[in-house]
Amino acid sequence: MSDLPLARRDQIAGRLATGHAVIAAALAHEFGVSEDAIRRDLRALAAEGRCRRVYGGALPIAGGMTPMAARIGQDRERKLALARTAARGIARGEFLFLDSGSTNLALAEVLPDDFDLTVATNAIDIAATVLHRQDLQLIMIGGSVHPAVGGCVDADALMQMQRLNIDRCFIGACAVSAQGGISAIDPTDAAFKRTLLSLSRVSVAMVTNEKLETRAPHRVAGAKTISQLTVEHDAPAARLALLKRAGATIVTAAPPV
Amino acid sequence: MSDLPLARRDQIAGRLATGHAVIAAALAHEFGVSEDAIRRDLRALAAEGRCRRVYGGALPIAGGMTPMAARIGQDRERKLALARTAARGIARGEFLFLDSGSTNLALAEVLPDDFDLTVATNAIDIAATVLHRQDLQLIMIGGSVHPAVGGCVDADALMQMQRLNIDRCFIGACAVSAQGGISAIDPTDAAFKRTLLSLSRVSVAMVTNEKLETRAPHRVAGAKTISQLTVEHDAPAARLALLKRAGATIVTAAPPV
DNA sequence: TTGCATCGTGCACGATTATGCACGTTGTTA
DNA sequence: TAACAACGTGCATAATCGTGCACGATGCAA
Repeated sequence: MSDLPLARRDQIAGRLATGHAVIAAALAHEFGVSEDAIRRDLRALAAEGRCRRVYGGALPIAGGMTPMAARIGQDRERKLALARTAARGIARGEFLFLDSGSTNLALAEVLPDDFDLTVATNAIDIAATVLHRQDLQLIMIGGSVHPAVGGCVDADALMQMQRLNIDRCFIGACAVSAQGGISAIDPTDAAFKRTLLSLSRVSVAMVTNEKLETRAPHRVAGAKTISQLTVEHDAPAARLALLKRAGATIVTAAPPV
Repeated sequence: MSDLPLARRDQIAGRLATGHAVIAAALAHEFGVSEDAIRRDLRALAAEGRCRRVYGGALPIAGGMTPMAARIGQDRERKLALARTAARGIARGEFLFLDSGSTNLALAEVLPDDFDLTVATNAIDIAATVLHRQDLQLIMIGGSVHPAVGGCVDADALMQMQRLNIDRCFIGACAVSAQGGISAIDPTDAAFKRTLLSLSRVSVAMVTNEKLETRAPHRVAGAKTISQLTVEHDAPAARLALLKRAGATIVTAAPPV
């Protein structure tokens, strides 16, 4: 085993990537360094969006198997505000596709009334929300359901999606950065998003602050290929500048009520 | 298992998000902390709007995530009792198909734990319920969603279903009678059910009392072609006799607790 | 080689956080 | 109403955190 600092950090990242929580004190003892060094590692990994920093250690970003429903409650108001702004661009009669993701679920709750919209989705939760609306037509993309994604992203789903003529898609972004563009944690999910983008006339990605300038393993598309990045009202200006320089089109949301 | 404080809070949140109520004293014992710590967790979660605080524990938030709990409605206990009996026939490792219908939704809630089951369905709300179980694999049948059915019953759905090798299907019956057999209100829904039956090794239909000896416009199959009709504990004996004479196999459920 | 900037580390310090216990209060049940 | 369980709050304790600073190692240029 090498004692290079970066090797240790990668090892911790690997453990987190497999869904295990890590404890700072245990890592310090295991690697023979002080807890300070470990804390710095964890802070750096958290800054890259590769884990969630908590008191005593760190948790994997996907929480092991945290069901999507658990993520919905978090920051609900902010996500709704983001979604309300993103929904403004929708025109009457459009064919929408809502990708998986808790922010897109928020969007499903605030889609405009009586716009004669058709909504397609591969996410179970989003379908369940859209189903309750009488004024929306719903198309479900089936397939084997990926538990961490909460929707269908396999080859079956890709094939069904090919037949759709999508006006506007809302991409669920796991991470967004100027260099890495849009990226996703799961490889099949990333492949699904790539296909979705290629089938859509207009693409929109809603980005919460904690996803800004973070990266995930699997690249989906460059920042400039997305028609519109919707960001929160208090998004850090420095990070937005980076994205703008990379060619991204950015829309800032109204603050939450 | 990690004993990180926030990990515990996440686990509680996940349990609430899956629709389960939690009891403070039980959680304290389970996680090995005092009830004070649990109460603080629940208070924090309630402050985030992720649960509702009640005397003794906390209840899941009644928002959109439990769409069908309402539709199961007043007969909830009776349907659950029916479902519990129907679930008894399920063997480990089976591939199940749950057709649309509120009684099948009740079944989704009481599927046995850790049986290594695979569940396919064309109903959105059933999928949403199954999704929250980590021990079940879920396959979603996609297509255009029929609003009245709450699931996919079109040609697309039929094609996707053809590929499945179903051990046991649970047919949602709109009406059951000795003469008319199983029948459905919607014609495409009926066609879907016919195909489903032809693909399944074993077929089960749960029949609530108000459906016994009633008829709907579109015939699905004769009573004798269903492997098992599960009826309520207090089903009228006269009507059961008629069905038995028509060749039906009938199983009577235990009374609700 | 010398000089200097950079980086990772460990330590010290004050600040923050989680917890359990004690106390008085509120809600539930008989 | 009485008895009891659950509740919220204040407080003490211990663990953890973030930051500033000093030290040694490495890399680069003169």
